[in-house]
Amino acid sequence: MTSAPATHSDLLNAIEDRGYRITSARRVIAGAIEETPDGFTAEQICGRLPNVGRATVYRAIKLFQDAEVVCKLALPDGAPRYAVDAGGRHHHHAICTGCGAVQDFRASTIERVLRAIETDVEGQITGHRMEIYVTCHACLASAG
Amino acid sequence: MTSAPATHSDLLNAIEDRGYRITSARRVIAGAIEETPDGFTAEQICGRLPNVGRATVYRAIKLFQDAEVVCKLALPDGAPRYAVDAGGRHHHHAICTGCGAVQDFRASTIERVLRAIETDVEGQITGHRMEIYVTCHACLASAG
DNA sequence: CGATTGACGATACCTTGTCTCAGTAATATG
DNA sequence: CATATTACTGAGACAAGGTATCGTCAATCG
Repeated sequence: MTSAPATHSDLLNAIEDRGYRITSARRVIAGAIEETPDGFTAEQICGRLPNVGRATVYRAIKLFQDAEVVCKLALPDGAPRYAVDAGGRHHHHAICTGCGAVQDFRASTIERVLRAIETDVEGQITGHRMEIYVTCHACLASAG
Repeated sequence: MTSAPATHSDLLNAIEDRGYRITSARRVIAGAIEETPDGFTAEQICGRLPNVGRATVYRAIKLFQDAEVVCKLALPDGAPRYAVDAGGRHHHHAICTGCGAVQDFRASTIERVLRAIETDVEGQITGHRMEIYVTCHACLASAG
């Protein structure tokens, strides 16, 4: 197989830009991630790629996180879930508790609120975490 | 020991009100929790109470959570941390990443923002999570 | 004072990750 | 292209946080 083009996915590009190697393991992991439309768990990816080591999957996901193309979020019970992050700009996520679908949204209002809160809070704000839990249209319909 | 008064702590009252028994294990766990001024971890409590089983500590903490007198939060790296929740009313937490101190605050602004966001988000909002990370005055001073 | 049922403690197990380490593949260099 | 370098890999051990099981024990009710 003489293959194949240097046409990497966004995920691969992101880590390549940061100086990491493009390997076959990373290729298939990126592929598997990109096939999940609505967020994924690490173990899902591991399960789907029995020929890739678990540690490698976790390592790759962490690279994608560092490169800000994947972002880790938490379900209401704290269970971790990952989602591909397109834009790059700071934003938050609305997660459907029914199906796990993740919806980005950038509410500038929130940033403004945070700035306002700064005066209510003792000390200096260094960061925040925010997730909104929803029941998406599809789940509303099917539960309906 | 003919003891002892029915004067329970708020934590104990909360679970008693929900029909759970007041036991000696729960008494000492509640006591240990109430001695932590600024949030605690489950393992901290376990460590401080070597005569109480780990499972029992976790079970008690979960009861307190269900009774809404203790609330579980997450540090920036996702590490779990618990804090006593006084009011009962819905509120959020500002957590000092230096010392773990937890500060409640009820920003009605945030609730208003959430209601506004409802229109931006596909589906029906069912809940949210929000944590603000700060460096508290004490940590600012000692770091400064 | 029993009887009943919830709670206990020990321990095994699960999940989500990380670390180690020997072997391997991707890149750089001659 | 051969080879040296270095990053990456996979297996598996380990860690943290938490839950399930199970035989025993003790709160509470009558």
